[in-house]
Amino acid sequence: MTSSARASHNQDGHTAPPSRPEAESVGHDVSSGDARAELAALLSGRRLTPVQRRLAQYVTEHHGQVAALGAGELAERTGVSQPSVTRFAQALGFEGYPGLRRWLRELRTDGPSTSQRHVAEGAPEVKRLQQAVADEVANLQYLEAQLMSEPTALSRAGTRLTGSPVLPIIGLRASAAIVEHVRFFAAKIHGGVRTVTHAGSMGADTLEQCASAGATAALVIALPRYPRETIELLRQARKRGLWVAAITDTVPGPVHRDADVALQAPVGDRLVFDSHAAAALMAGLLLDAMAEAGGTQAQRRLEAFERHASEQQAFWPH
Amino acid sequence: MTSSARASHNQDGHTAPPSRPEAESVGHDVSSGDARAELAALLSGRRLTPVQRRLAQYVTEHHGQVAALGAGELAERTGVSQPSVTRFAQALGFEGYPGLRRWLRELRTDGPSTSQRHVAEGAPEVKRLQQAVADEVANLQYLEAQLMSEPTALSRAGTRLTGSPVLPIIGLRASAAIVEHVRFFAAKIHGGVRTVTHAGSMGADTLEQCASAGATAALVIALPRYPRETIELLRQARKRGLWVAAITDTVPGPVHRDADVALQAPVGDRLVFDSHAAAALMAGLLLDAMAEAGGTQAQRRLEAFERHASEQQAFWPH
DNA sequence: GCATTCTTGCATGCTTCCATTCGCACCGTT
DNA sequence: AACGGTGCGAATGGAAGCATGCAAGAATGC
Repeated sequence: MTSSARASHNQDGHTAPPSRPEAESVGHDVSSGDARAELAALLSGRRLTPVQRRLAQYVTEHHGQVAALGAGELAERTGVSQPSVTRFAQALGFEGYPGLRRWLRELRTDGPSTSQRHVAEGAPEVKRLQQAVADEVANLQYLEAQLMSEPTALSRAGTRLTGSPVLPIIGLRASAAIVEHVRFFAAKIHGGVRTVTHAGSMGADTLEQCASAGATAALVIALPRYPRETIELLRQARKRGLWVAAITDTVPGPVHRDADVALQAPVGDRLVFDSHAAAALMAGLLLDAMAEAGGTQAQRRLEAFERHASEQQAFWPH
Repeated sequence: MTSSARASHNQDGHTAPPSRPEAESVGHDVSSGDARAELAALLSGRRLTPVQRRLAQYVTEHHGQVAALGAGELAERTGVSQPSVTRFAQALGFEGYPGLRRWLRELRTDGPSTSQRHVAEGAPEVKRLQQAVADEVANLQYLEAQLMSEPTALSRAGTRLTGSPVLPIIGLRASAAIVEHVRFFAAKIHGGVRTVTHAGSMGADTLEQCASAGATAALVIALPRYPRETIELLRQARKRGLWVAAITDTVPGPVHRDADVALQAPVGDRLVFDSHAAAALMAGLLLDAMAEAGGTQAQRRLEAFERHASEQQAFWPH
């Protein structure tokens, strides 16, 4: 039974084809994008448990590497048990984990070292969108560059913002969406979040109330095209002694001069409307820094929320 | 208890550095472009037998895949015996074949663009953030893959949504920020935008009113962790005959089954809170498709807004 | 509210894969 | 021509990896 076989093809039937209609050998090289689509097709419409979902997500995001991983290693990286990995593969229709591994290996017959080679193909319309995506990728990488050049900016902002008993978050018009995003998450680790998303005297009043209530810091979202009121609110905050962090685009402007820390998040401008992917990520990084600065207290608050949520069975399958 | 206590001379727990004198401690992590050079450096100046030379050639040409291959399979593909593969790995200075495999795996830590080189340099905290950024870059590239595999999904959604006289945009909790983003911009090219960001009867009522007012399509934002109400609203919309586009994350779930078009936007989960950069970009792409579908009418509306804005000098000059 | 089903991690037996030993073939040397 | 050396593949023992039974906990349905 030992391998007297140089069997060039698997006659053992291990590579059980998934429930897809045709399982022809897709030997020709597949771009990493198609691989993900293929993978998504395999997963779609399948009933998966929460742990399996986590695995599915990891596999879709790292399908190239997973092919080189053992079941135990994959389990370790995703924080699940090794049997769960086996069951995950079986749930996808494979005989076992090795079957999934082989399938992943065949998906990427050729290593996609660089992923920007298929831009030229496709319709011009698609190409325009692809360039927009490429722009946003560059914008995200600009954030990474900031992490290197100014590694303390985020943590400083996180500490200051978390330390403020009352925390006003200011952003008008298009920036209001980011404000809403930050508000939603920041409220889980900070009890005094206030938002200012409307200009005029109402916004100024809210800010004033925050300052009177003991606020020591504020966050300003100033993405283009921000109205004068944004700057006026920023200056009002400074005048009241608030330490101000700002998320703004790269163009040097009044925000850079007036804010204590300016976090740059370039906007994508290739589409009809501005795209705020980099700002969304920067907000996420800032929230992370705030949670970090909050320490155990923030942690406890967060856990309390999780408990509350699961008690209420508020979410889908989880 | 795992029997790891055994100090067999195999498992060094770390990638065994080749015995080359110049071999740096740990191959610092090399972007995949340097992988071949790194590999060549490892092979150069080493005395190899003919069979090993054949193996070396195959490994250099397919280093990406070899990391996913077992010793037996590599032997089969190169037409040599399995022990020769082991000896080859040992000749290169590794403890055995698994050592070579691990080394190859590290070579291509992860392909896409991000300069992983500096990651090892900085503090672990910075590294964590950089990986989060890298994740989001991968998520954005996943959008690009979708553009290729499903080039019509966006335009179909844009046409349907723009064509609806009244356009409800649904998204609860964390997704409400994306809803706000879309609402802000969509209002510039569409006169009937409504938003549903709160669960309960109020949301259902709003949706009902939209349907009664002639809505033919709806947009649902369903990023994790979405509550049951999101699905209920989605189904209510479908029940009323609305055509539903959804922006959701990659994991297959009820949204994929119930929506007419599911636009996948993976969320970044390396930070304390989810990051929605990909969803923000997908929203931008969708808005673009809507503007495209709106044609001259949308264009006129947009221009009218621009005129209005500049007349009022509402914005800071860029 | 309780029973039932489901999910997940732990422990364990089994399978696969890998390293080693041995024998044979080839080659250069005496 | 004989011999020592070397390279290679076949066979085997051992180790790592993988799959399955089992129990605890959670979710769900009645």
